[in-house]
Amino acid sequence: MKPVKINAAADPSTEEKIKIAARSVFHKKGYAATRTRDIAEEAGINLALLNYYFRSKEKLFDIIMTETMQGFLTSVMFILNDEKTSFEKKIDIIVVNYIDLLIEEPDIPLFVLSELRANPEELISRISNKKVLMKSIFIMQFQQKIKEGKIAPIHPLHFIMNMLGMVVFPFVGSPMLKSIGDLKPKDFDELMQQRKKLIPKWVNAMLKIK
Amino acid sequence: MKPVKINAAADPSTEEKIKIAARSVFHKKGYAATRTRDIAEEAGINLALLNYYFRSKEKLFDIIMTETMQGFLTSVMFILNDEKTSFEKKIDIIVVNYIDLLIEEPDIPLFVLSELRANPEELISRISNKKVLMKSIFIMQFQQKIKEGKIAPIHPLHFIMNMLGMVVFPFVGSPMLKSIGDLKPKDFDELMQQRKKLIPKWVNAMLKIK
DNA sequence: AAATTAATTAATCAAATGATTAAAATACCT
DNA sequence: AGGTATTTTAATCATTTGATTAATTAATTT
Repeated sequence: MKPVKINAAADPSTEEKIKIAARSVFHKKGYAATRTRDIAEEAGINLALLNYYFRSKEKLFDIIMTETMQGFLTSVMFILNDEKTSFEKKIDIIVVNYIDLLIEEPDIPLFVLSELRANPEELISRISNKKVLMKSIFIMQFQQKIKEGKIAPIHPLHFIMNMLGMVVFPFVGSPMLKSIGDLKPKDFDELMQQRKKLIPKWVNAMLKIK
Repeated sequence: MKPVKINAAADPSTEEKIKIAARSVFHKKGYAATRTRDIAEEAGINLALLNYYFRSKEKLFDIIMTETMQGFLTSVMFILNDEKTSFEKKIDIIVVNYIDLLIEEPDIPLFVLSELRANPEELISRISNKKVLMKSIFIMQFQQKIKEGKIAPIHPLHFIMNMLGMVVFPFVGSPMLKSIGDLKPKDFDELMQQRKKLIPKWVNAMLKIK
């Protein structure tokens, strides 16, 4: 009989092993390049078990994708919507948290971006409220600063693009950057550590430009 | 008898039709998600012709990938290594050229980055001289500016990452950005046009930060 | 312990997919 | 025009790959 999801909390056994393996392989290779046999092997289980627990490659993928995006967004949104934290401080926190996260999980951005390109409508609809970011307190604070004449009047998306670009791009392009810069993994990590402090400074300098 | 590449210049017929279709489909979907039948259909030719002209999916892909990267790099390197153009002017030119190129070919960055992740060593070795960028006149000019105390002493790669991040990321993340920002394609294009002028300003502001 | 349910495995299926072949159609050459 | 080489097609292979099945083992219940 097929399992209908009983003890979600309990043992990190087979079902969880499969999810862990699936997360790893999907993140590294993407949906199309992933073979269910790859996942089974990585999880150390029989291939049939994957379908026993998750019905299909697609269903398993949907679960991993949802969890991946959820984990990514909620943590960020939590910070962005804090009332007590100043605009500048939020930038600091976001940059540090994001870089630390990406050092741990460097495959996530390219994974998400690739799958998003392959399936825009469907995946984006899953990020619950689309416009939740643009209505966050962070963006309010941004627009308030503009009103006060403290930063240049640009579209908030420019700012988002610049932040994300500077934080995320190095990880997305790390193979290329490591190559052209002749960086060892340790050198790369060192640069990322520097960027935790540098990016907020750069961003603030940019915002002042008229 | 199999063709051994005779008239490379001549007619834009079957062989070229296949390459055009292959470029389009590979760029959009990546190697793994592309079916040779997709290419054949897009090219309006019989599937067997693809193998007749190019032997295999992989060989065809290698050609497309090489040409794609070549086209990308040479145009940029040409600008970077011009002796007469000032550092600041080069930034202007690169940003404008890159954004214009990406408006025409928005799929290329994610395509290259994805395939690079899937196959780092092999693909990177194909970019001829790895360190050619770091030894370009542009980087020399950058380091000269540091020596003169005109810009802050940071690793050139920080600068590269920031430029590429700000220019390329919006295209890589366009589905997401269009969604969270509720942008129509025209709005997005308008933002990209603005960025041609904004990014050089921002970059210059950043470089001055100590 | 017996009976029932759940988990696991090996074997196998069916569809998708990259590639080949042999024949037909077309272009080329003299 | 006749002959040769090239291009194109339809049919078919062989392998890969997602999924299922039937049988076996392990766990749980009564």
